[in-house]
Amino acid sequence: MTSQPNAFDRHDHKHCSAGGLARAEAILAERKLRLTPVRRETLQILLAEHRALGAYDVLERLASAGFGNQPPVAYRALEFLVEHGLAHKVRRLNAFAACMHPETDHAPVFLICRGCNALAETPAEPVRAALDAAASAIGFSIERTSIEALGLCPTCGAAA
Amino acid sequence: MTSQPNAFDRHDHKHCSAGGLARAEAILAERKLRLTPVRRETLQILLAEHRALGAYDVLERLASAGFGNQPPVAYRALEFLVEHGLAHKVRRLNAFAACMHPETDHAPVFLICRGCNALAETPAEPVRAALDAAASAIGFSIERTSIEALGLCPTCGAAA
DNA sequence: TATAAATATGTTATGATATAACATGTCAAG
DNA sequence: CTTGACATGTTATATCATAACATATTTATA
Repeated sequence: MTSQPNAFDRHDHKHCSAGGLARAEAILAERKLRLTPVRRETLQILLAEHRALGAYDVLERLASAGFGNQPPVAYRALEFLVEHGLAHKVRRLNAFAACMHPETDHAPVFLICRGCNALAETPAEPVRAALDAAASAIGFSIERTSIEALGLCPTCGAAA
Repeated sequence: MTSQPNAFDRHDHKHCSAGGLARAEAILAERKLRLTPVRRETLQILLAEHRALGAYDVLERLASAGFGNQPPVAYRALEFLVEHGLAHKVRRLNAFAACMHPETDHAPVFLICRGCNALAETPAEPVRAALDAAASAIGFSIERTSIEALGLCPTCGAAA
């Protein structure tokens, strides 16, 4: 397993943000899909934090940026990003987060810190393998997964 | 791994239901907690189906059974059952299901059939182990998990 | 380049899920 | 038989999400 930086490490967050946007553009261009202004702004809003934002938080920021201020504006942009793997819905939080590995990460595992609300996306393969094994043992075919853990990140754990 | 019956097998459902209630009584008695009439009724409502029910569905049934018909009636009973491991919240569905292995199953894995809405609880240990490994690799300590997969059960998969 | 089809955005209205706050009732220990 | 803890009921409201339709923009192509 490679040691990638994660949300709980100290790191230069501009890289996440700028890199994320560049990768999104590349991915969508290849699929001939459009990163329109609302969608781009929505992605930037999510990339700006290592945590999940509720749809109405996103909406507020979109409205401030001059876009519409009715719920479907946010939900549609978020749905588009999720559908194309650029963002994820965090079900435990009813909230959304930018995908940190959009090229590879189609079945994310989330670690949610209840201390600071930071959110890390962690390698999914071993977890997915175990889940696939359990499913196929009873003949169930998996299409989508949500795997989330709530707990304490290193910093908040040390503080407690 | 033992081969237990699961929600996708044909089986005598009375066993799930009666057994579940008996186990709940034993567990709560040991912890000196009270399975009051609303709580008992709520658990029976959930045990009566191998699928998740929304809080408002539960509420409707509770009201029919003579209990209050305001949301907190259902939410409080459900919260109690979840807190003590007798039921789980299925986050993908915003719904609740009786726990099928209340003595052992503190970190369930759910397989949700999108064809028939059946819900199976499957052994969590290997998945949990993989998740714990990923978490401890970055110093995160897990307190609660939700692990859910959406797909097709054997029957619905064959039909498709 | 004119135009039609597809896609995207905006708005209104409403539906679905969940909880805060407080009043009343029940139980079980001293 | 009273007191304190717990449980239930009710009102009101907060939070999350989508249906349906009008308008505008983009893209493909005649």
